[in-house]
Amino acid sequence: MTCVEQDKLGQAFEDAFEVLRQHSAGDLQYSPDYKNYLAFINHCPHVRGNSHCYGVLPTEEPVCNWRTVINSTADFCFEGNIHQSLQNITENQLVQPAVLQHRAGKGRKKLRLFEYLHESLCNPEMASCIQWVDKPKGIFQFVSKNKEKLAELWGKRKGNRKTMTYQKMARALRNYGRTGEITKIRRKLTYQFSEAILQRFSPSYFLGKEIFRSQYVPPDQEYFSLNNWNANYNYTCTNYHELSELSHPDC
DNA sequence: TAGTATGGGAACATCC
DNA sequence: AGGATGTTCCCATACT
Repeated sequence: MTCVEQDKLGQAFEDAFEVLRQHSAGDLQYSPDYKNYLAFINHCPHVRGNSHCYGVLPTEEPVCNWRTVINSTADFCFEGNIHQSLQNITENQLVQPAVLQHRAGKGRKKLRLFEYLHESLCNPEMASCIQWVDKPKGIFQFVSKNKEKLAELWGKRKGNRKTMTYQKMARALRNYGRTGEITKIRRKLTYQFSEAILQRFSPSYFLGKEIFRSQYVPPDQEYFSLNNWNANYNYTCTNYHELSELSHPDC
């Protein structure tokens, strides 16, 4: 590999990790670029296994030594234009996150309320129903005017027989108090995720495992991935708009 | 005082 | 069958 090729490949790695970093920081929506870059990273066993790169996503600064990475990545098919080659990666070549395979299977677990709430908090479309008060601390608050809509969506999502109400949803939230997953704080309609839950939802937690899952994720382990988030996000948006148009045109 | 928010007991449902 | 995780109903209390 020539120096020019190394520089190009190095730039490609920089670009790939920049996209993944932006995703981990929540700056980008899930996109084909993200999938392609994920495939790109996954396509490089030396990169995946490089301990220098394991912490790249959650950190603010690039920590990879590209020369080191490139020198150990001679088996990667370099065609001159790495971005173009990325576009040629087909869907079935992408490494599907274990969570999707797991969830799609018979043994998948049900979506839990706290997952739904966190998902809604990450969804700008739901900002009229639920909002962060102090995101780093995991403190969030329901919007009084639209909290019932969020509850309705939750009930619809779960396929409940009856309409979910905020009161019933809050009852479920109070049960979280026993396990400590979510606690009520002394402020109107305000709750707080536990540290453990926040850690579970942190991008570094699932993104790291998504990329390096072959080495770090047991096949039966449940976690929340961007793919899953995106699927849920789309589902939520669809139902949210549907519900809004049908019964709550003001939301 | 009324409306809203909070809290919990208890029976029940569903899934794994 | 049994545990986990809600769901549903109901009532009491506190707050605005």
